[in-house]
Amino acid sequence: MNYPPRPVEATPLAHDRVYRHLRSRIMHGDLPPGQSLTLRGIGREYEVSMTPAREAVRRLVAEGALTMSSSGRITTPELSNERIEELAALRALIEVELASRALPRAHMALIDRLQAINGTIAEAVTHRDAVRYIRTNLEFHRTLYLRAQAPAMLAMAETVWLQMGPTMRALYGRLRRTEPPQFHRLIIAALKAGDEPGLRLAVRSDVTQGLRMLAS
Amino acid sequence: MNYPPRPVEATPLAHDRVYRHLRSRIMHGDLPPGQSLTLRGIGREYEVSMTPAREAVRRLVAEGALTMSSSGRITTPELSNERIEELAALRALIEVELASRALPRAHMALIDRLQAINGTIAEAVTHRDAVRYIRTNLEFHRTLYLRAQAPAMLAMAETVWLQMGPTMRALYGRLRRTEPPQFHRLIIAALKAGDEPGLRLAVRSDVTQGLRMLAS
DNA sequence: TGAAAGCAGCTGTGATCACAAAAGGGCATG
DNA sequence: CATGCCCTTTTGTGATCACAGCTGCTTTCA
Repeated sequence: MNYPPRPVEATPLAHDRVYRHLRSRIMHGDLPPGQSLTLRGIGREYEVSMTPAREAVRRLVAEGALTMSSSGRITTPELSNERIEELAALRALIEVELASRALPRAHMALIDRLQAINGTIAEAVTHRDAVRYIRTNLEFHRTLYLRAQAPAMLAMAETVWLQMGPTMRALYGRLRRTEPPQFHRLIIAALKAGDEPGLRLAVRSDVTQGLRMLAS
Repeated sequence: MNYPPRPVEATPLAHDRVYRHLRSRIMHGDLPPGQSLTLRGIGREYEVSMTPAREAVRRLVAEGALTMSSSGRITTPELSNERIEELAALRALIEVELASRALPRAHMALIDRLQAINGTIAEAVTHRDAVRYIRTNLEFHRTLYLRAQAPAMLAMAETVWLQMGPTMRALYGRLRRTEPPQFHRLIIAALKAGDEPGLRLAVRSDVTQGLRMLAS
């Protein structure tokens, strides 16, 4: 479990560096579903031997970010619709709780930052940049949830994001959209008003909207 | 992420065998919080080299079942009270949802099995057997949640159990109790009656009761 | 033209080793 | 008697290697 906010960690350890970089790429949709990876390939890319590559992969497999076939082949996961629905339900459960816990601590400075991030998301949308869209969208959520002061819950939410990463890329790539996320504005409005039921509904709507895309 | 129900898996792979056995010991409270482990020690115990031991440990660390210090020393986690509260809240969130999804599929055969398991729990309580108590208690919950047909959610719940394993042992070991869990009977009653609100309340009460022990 | 057989390359697994850093214990000193 | 220092042992890390199994392509035969 990765408990963010991580300490400063002056660890130039090879396996950790590989792990972090791969994790970021997967979470943000850099890799499509079903993409295959090899230990030697990863080692070559990061200029390390197989050992740290193996440890990084093992860790990512444990978090559901990568899949290993019975013969040990490594690929990014291809999620079934049932699995996607389940992960979205988990997002709704956990993130609604995180938002609710963040609400009493959300001051104006946080709301300003959220609005700024929302602006960046709008840019990504107009540029049809899926990776940047996913990255800034998650940054929006993470920024809010960090205020909840619940690292174990945030870690769980991030694990779900990680599992959905490659699929999100495929989904958003297929999407024709020109407007920034409407529910983010509802989230910000509810935060300003201190409206907890409204916040819960807005977060739930936002994290499950991908499902509607999928169904259509 | 470990998606139970696992396939038959005829994998005698060393690292997997070590992982599974260690995982079971940790989840069921075989190890106290703060217990230190070494790769060479694990390798000796399971008659393997350091490599599979390292992979198993890496996987368990990723799931929060073990902690690594900055220098790489391996111990079972010692949870702060805030972390325990958070994990209990996660259990409540996820397990209430799992129970709710299992309710429409819970037939009499399942309820009979749950009652049988409850009998075993009562035995463990009278014998003051903490490990057996934890094991059968989790078996009760897992048996119910398997009916929810939501492997990703169940995996999340198990990850939380895993993180709480050593602490649960310490808590229940400190507990003076002679009666079987009252909330399990409420869960069974709600299942029989098809009473969803009652089931949600009973599950929430059951998974957060450890907190009241902690506070007292 | 088609499928099946065989082969060469590649992939993950696990063992072993060298190495640096940390831990623990024993000793000497204040 | 307590405290700080040093040395020995133990620890995790990463590289390398042998090996078995799988993949995928080429070749061959019907």
